Amino acid sequence: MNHREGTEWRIRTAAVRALAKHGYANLSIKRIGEELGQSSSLLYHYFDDKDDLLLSTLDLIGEEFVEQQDHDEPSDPKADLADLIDAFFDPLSVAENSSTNEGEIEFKVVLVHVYAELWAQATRDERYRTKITELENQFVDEITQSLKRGIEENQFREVPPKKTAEHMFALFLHGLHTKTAVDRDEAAEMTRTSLYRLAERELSVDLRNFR
Amino acid sequence: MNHREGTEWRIRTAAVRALAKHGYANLSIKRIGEELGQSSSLLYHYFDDKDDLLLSTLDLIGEEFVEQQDHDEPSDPKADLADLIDAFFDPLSVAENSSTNEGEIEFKVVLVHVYAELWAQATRDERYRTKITELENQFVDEITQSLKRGIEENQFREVPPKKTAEHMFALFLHGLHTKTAVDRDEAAEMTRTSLYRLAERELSVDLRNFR
Amino acid sequence: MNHREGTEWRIRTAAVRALAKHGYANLSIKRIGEELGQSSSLLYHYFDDKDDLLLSTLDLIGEEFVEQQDHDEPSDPKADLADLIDAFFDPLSVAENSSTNEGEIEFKVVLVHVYAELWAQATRDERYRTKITELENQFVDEITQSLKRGIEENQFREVPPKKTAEHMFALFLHGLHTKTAVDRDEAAEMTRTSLYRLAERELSVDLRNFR
Amino acid sequence: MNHREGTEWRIRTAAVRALAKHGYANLSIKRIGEELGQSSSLLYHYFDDKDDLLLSTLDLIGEEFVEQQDHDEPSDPKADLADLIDAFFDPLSVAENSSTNEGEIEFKVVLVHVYAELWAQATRDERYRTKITELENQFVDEITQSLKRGIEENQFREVPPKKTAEHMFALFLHGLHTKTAVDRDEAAEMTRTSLYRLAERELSVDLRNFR
DNA sequence: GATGAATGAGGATTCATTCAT
DNA sequence: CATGAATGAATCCTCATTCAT
Repeated sequence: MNHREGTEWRIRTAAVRALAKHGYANLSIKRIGEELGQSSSLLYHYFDDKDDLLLSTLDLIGEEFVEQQDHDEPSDPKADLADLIDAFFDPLSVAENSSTNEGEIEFKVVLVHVYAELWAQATRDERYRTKITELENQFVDEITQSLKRGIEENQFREVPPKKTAEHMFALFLHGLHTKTAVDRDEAAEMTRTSLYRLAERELSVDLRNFR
Repeated sequence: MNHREGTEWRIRTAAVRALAKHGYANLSIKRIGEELGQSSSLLYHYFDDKDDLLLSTLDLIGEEFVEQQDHDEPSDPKADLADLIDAFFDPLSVAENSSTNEGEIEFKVVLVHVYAELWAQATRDERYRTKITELENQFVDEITQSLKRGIEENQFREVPPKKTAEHMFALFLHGLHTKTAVDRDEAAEMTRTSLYRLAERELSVDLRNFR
Repeated sequence: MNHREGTEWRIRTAAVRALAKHGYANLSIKRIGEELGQSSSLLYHYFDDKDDLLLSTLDLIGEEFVEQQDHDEPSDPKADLADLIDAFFDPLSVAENSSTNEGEIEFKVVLVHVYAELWAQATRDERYRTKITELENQFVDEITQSLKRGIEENQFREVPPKKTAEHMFALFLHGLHTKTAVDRDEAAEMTRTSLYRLAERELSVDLRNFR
Repeated sequence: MNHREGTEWRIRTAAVRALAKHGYANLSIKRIGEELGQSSSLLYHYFDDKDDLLLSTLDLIGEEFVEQQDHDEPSDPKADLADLIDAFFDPLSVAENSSTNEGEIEFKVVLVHVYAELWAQATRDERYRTKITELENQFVDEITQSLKRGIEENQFREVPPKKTAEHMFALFLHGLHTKTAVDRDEAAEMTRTSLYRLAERELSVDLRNFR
């Protein structure tokens, strides 16, 4: 991916890290500059203003999480679902486990934090709302597709795919928020369990094997 | 309730409204003063600083939502569950319906926003985290109790009550966040549906009647 | 004049001095603070922003120059005209002469500078234009009234009063600008001469006596 | 004129346009670059700094207005005076009339604005003052010469030429400033009338015919 | 109990300018 | 010749907070 270089990209990732570190409410241009290791005025060469930069940061999430799934080759819907769950929860639990691809995974963790952070802004800022909505729709679609294929191939029980996808996404999101926001360390694991139980009951599928 | 008066209470509710209106990131002492209709320096007589005031704001939520449930008289677990769901979603949909107790309900809506707003701060501020966790535990306990009673009285199927309560709370929270943060108006309704479906499948109970 | 006290007035006069000292283009909030001898953030308690303050500064000129003329008692039109000319040029030549009322006159000098300074802003800023126009109309009216009375009392020849007043004002203004802006020290005196010559030719009046 | 080409000249004219558009107080190197359509750092190849460029801008005015008058062939003093008046006021009223030489005249209008703009700087900056003074002297001389010739040839009444020229220039300048700065559209026309009346009374000449 | 005056630190952003290419 | 990267100082303004009254 050749877009992963150049000053603009460096600024964007610095913003992501600063956002994860300080939170939206305490994020200042100066801190982004510190994270970048350069003058904070530099970023005005590449972005209109703070929000422009932060907004552009959300695109990274789409690129990293959603678009990474490629649909060229036919794949196992069960495996897809299990992968999706792992993709979501691995970065969250990486702090403790931390095995391979250090930088890579760490960056994903950070992105998840960014998502949680900017999501709160969607309440009052139209631009954030639009982008977040778009992102969530992408994600729900991803799940919906997997469910549909699984149903077609008779691997899953016949459930309303969109509704079920949204239910699953609700659990994902709650896991994310709980993990990042609240004093319950077992939260991620609990959410994963909720998802497995849901898959078992509603889809009659055991995803545990794919872990 | 005699704690619902006096300057301190007026400041607290002004803070709640200001928080709902501007969001944590854009909340300033000055704006709270404006919402209060008095000098912003007044609040330093009653609170140590901004965070002290904001933190105390979270207590209002506990008082309004959780404590309102009284357990003196034995009640129908089904009805309890249905009430809980309504209590949570009514304020969110009140903008359209708006029937009775104007001020009262409006204040609840606002409280829900405040919760969503401060919740994001829990990530980085110990004090917020503690208080939010406490609040969420209260709420999950509430649900857990209802479930336990329902199971004892053979009204619900035998499920792990704590886990199920947490699953339900996850849906609650997701509904809340989605409704306040994202461009999907049908979100609250969808979450309500998810909860009913969950009750049906897991508890073998139809809560729709109690609406 | 009891409005000549209080913090607001102190800020306004500090702005006037800073404006005279540095010019509009080089005037910063910081410099106003320095001139005031207090924190520059203080002025935001009294004015919306920099322009609000600067605009309010123009009112001082109206108060000092135009309103000082009182029309209660009947007066000699010739003397009025001579006074007007003196009022305008004295502050300009005070740097050299400087006799009485030190502070008073000095403040007038400064006000004249302010006028010249902000006048340039009228080109691009509606608000400045409105206020400057208003001020100039006031001044031209003042002259027009004197001329009318002089004509009625057969002291002046019968000339179109408004047009003549505007011609005189043009000379005033040019004198002011030349004196403040250009390297010709005799400018003010020259303009005064122009005015006397104009009065002689057009009004058939010798104002020199009244000096 | 071969100096009307090359990058240096393009930069200078861009500065002139930017100055007319934004005013000295709001003029930035960046905006000059935008007006130029090239990188703003380019101008550091041709000028020492911002002031150097702006100062050099004043030379354009001399070139355009004063030097355009050629004295090789003997000419009618009346016509000269009428031409001078037209040269000054045509660019100002061009917005409405706009007939020939579009670009040419437009550029003159802009130059007049620039003059008014930089003139204000003369108050505090020696370098501006020197250049402006020089320019004004040039202009007054121009008028003085015409008057002298007119007197010698018995076309004008015998008046002190220098003083009269300065009086006329005062009116010119006032017309310019009033037109550009204040809300009186009839200002230019009024000043023209003042000049005609002055010519009539003092020089016993009717310039109206030459229009 | 309540206010308005006052402040210093920090907010985002723009500035003129330099430099390597 | 021309540019884009980069920067530190300066811009206006808002912030939370203190204090005398």
